[in-house]
Order: sequence, then structure tokens, then C-alpha cells
Amino acid sequence: MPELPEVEVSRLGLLPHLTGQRLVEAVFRTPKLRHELPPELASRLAGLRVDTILRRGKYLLFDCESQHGGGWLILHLGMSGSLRLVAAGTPVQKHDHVDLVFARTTLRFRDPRRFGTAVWVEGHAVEQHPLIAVLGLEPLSPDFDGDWLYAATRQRNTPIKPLLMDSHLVVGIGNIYAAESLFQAGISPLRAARRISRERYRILVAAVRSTLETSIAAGGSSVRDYVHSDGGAGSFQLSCAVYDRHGEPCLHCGQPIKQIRQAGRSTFYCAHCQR
DNA sequence: CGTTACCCCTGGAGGC
DNA sequence: TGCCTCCAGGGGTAAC
Repeated sequence: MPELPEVEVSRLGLLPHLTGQRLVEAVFRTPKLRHELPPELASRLAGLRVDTILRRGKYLLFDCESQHGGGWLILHLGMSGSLRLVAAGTPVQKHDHVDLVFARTTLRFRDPRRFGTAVWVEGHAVEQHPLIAVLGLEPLSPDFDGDWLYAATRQRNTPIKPLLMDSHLVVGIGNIYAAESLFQAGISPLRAARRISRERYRILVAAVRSTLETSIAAGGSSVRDYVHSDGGAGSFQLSCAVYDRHGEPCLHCGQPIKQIRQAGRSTFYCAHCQR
């Protein structure tokens, strides 16, 4: 469920509540998410102060400090993870795997499928951690532009859609946003990456930015609700032009939206509008 | 090296 | 109602 906009909205929602707050206690109720959760992790976290929360791709990076040194807690929501701020004593439900208990509030991490993760990095060099070091450009950074993407794809014969979702190239573009961005840019998800012109890459990058930023803005207005309430993740999901609209009419031409499978993932597109 | 197949895990939807 | 199969918004690894 979580794509980059939801992760960013979560980050923005958590910041005012957690910045400068000291971790009273950390509770882990499962030995393993995507990665092992070492038994000593809870005691390492206790007493640390959260100085800030950064985002890299879909990873949330909690900067945790104390007089005796600190480190970073990396969280990833995987496919089904969600974060909420709950009051002390709120009953734990199934799949509530992690609590970060602060004096005023508790950050609760739920993840039924457990594709998400929590990883502790001792020290300050979080950007050198293997999970983070391999990541490509941020899609909302100025470095990510049409010229860069054009240059990066000269040798790539793979279809553009799975390439757009490759986090080693550019992070945070999930299945929904890949489909929506390609539709907005009028580019077929099947087109070989090297067969797309510089000009069309400029259009594609603009489409990626536009879909991500529109979604973040839509979520932004409900940030406080999101992190406080039990409202489900995806409550601010954008309405989609092609994603999950198999057989329904294209909003531009009326032709039925096609669904195919690429690299094990569903792809939705309009064969008439996307070339 | 580039690209695909499969796996991690649970739950919901739909067929029978 | 229940059982079965398939599918799901992520990402890593093995295999071709």
C-alpha cells in the first residue's frame, strides 16, 4: 500500500509529534520482519532522543541520539505496513509488531504481511548502510530530470515500466505511480527504454513529479487525521486514470484499459493513447 | 551485465 | 458456510 507519497506524508505527520522526544521504551513483538530483529535492539533504543526523521525512497530514517552516541532506526512499510500514533494503553491488535513508546504518545507499526522492516544502524553514516547506499536518485530532486534519465537508459533494452520501478535507478516509483506517470506521458509501458527520445523523457519526468506531488499534497491536508486516527492507509489514495481500471474506458479516448503482466507485476495502460 | 522468476507473508475476493 | 485459488501498492536474491 505505501508508495512514496504515503511515506512522505507519514514523515511529515510524525515530525511535529516526535522531534526532540525521548524514547521511553521500544517493544518488538515479532523476531523478524523482512530482517531479523535482534533481541538487544529494544534496550539499545530506550532513552534515545529522536532529533529528526528523514526519508530516502520509501525508507524512513529516524535520527536517534544521546550523550553516549546514537544511530539511525530505519523503517520500511513494505507492502502492507502502516504507522499510527496511539495513546498509551491502546490495545494491541494482530500484526502490531513494533511500539516506540514516548512520554506523550506511542508510534505503532502494523504490518500483516511483514514485508516491511526495522533496522538499527549504529553511528551516523546511515547513507552508507547497504539498504540505503544502493538507492538511486530521489524522483523529486532536481538531479532527476529528462536529460539524466535519457542518458541513464541508452544501453537499457528493458521495457520502461519495470525500469521506472527499479530503485537502483530512481527510488519511490511504485506500481501505481509507474502506470499513472506513463499514461500521463503517453508512453507505452512496453516500450524499450533506449527507444524513448530525450524530449519524451522530459515529459515523463514531469509526469512522475506531477503524480507524486499531487498525491503528497492530497495527503498533506489529512496528515493529522492520518497519523492520529485508525483511518486506513491509502485513505487519501488518488483516483487513478489507468491503475486497476482493466476493461474500463480510457479517460482520454474511451478505449478499454488493458492489463498485462510485466516482471511479475500487473501493468495497466491504454494501447491507443500510450505509444 | 541485463533481465526475469521466484520468494518472503497474510488477507481479501471470487469460484465452486 | 467452507475450501480452494489467485491476487495484492515492495524489494532482495538466484538463475538464465
